[in-house]
Amino acid sequence: MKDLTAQQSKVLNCIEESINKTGFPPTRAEICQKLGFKSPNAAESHLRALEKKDIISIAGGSSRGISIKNKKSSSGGSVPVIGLVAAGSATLASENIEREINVDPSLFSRNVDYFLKVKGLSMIEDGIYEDDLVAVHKTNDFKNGDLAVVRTEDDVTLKYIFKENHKLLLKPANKDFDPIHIDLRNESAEVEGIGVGLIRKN
Amino acid sequence: MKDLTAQQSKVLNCIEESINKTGFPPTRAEICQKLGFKSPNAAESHLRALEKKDIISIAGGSSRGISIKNKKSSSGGSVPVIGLVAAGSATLASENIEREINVDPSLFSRNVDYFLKVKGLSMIEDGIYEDDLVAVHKTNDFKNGDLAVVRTEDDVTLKYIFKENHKLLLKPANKDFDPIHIDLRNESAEVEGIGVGLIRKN
DNA sequence: TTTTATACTGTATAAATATATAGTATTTTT
DNA sequence: AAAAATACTATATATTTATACAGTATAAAA
Repeated sequence: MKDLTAQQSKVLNCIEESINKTGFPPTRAEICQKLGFKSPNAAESHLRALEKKDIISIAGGSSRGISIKNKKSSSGGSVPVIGLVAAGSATLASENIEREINVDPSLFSRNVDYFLKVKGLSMIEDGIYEDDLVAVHKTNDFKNGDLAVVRTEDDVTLKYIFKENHKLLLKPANKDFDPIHIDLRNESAEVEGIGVGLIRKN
Repeated sequence: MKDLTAQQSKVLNCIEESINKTGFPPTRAEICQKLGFKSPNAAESHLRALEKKDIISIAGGSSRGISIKNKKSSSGGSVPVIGLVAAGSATLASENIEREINVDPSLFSRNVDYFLKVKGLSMIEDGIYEDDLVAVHKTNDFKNGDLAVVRTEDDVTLKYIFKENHKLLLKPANKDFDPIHIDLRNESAEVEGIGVGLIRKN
C-alpha cells in the first residue's frame, strides 16, 4: 500500500473519528473546520488523493458519501497485546504478541490497533500503572499533549508528546522521572501511535 | 422497550442496510425510494417515531445525520454500562443502563456483570478517575482490601472495603475524602460486587 | 368519544453539500 | 529541467437534503 502523507493521515483520522463519534462520515466543510482549512477544496483534494490511493471510496453526488475501504472487522475485532520489552521494538511482530483480546471497536473513540502493556512507573501520576494495557491507535499524527507511543533511537516509550519546530518533548507523569528532550536534527524519533484508552486488570 | 411497528422496522432495516452497504446512513429520499414511499415526509415521520422510541438519533441540520443507538454488535458477551446516579441505585434496571459493550470474558480475572461509570474523585490516588468504567463482578463475598461497590442506606459507592466483626470500613484513595465507618448494628450496607478491572476512554 | 399515534401524498424552500474552476506555492518524481 | 503530486486559498453554483406546512385516512389509546 502506498504511504499516506501527514496531511492525508490527518484527513483519514478525521473521517474515522467522525464515523466513530457521530455514526456518519464528515462533510468537506466539517473536515476543513476540524483541520483548520479555509477552503472546501483543501478537503476535496485530500479526499481525491485518498481515493486514488484506494484508502477510501467517494460516492459521487451524495452528501457524506465517504467510506473507508478494507475496513477490517467492523465488530468483534481481535486486537493483539504487545509487551514493551526493555529497549525492544513495539512492532506487531508475532514474537512480541503476548495474546489477543476481543474488544468492541466502538468502545474507544478511535480504532484500536493494539494494546501496549505498560512497563515502568513513568505515568503513574495520571493513573497509568505497570501492566495496564494502553489502547493504541496507530498513526503518526498527533496533537501536543497527546499520549504517544514514541520510538526513539534506543527505546520505545509511552509519554505525553509536545513538538515545537525541531524539538520534541516527551513528558512523563511522574515527578521522579525527567522529561526527554529530543532534537530532531541530531536524533530520530517516530510516533508509532497515540493512546486512546486503557484497560486494567486487578 | 417499546415495540416497533412493521413499517418502523422496515425503515430501521433500511438504515442498517445502507450503513452496511455504503458506509453511511440514507437520506429521506433514499428511504422513500427503497420502501416505495412517494413523499419524503413519509420517511421523515417514521424517523421521528424511531427517534421518539430511542432507537435512533437524528442530528439536526446535517445530511444523513442518522445513527442507530445501543448498537450491540453480534458476538461476544454484551455487558451493560451503568451510570452511578447520585444517591441512586446501581441496579441493572434498564433505565440506568447507558449502553452495552462487548468484552472478551477472558479479559478480566472474574466474570464481569456490569461496568460502573465512576463519579467523583474519591479513588484518584489509585488511578481510578471520573468516567472510568470499573468492571464489576457481582458478588457479596469479598476479602479485606477489595475494591467494592457498596450500597449504603443513602448511597452507592466505590471504595476499598474492610470488615471487622460488626464494623465496616469503606476507605477512599484520596486524602481529601474521609473513610466511611458503618456500624452494621445500626446501619445497613450491602456489597453489590467487587471491581475486577477498569476501562478508560481518552 | 376524543385524542393520539400511525401511515401516508404533495408541495415548497432554506440550508447543507458536492464539486467545478481559477489561482499560488512547494515538494517530489521522472 | 520538466512534469506531476502535494497543499492549499478563494469563489461560485447546481444539486442534495432536511424539514416545515397542508392535507387525508385509519387504527389504537385515553
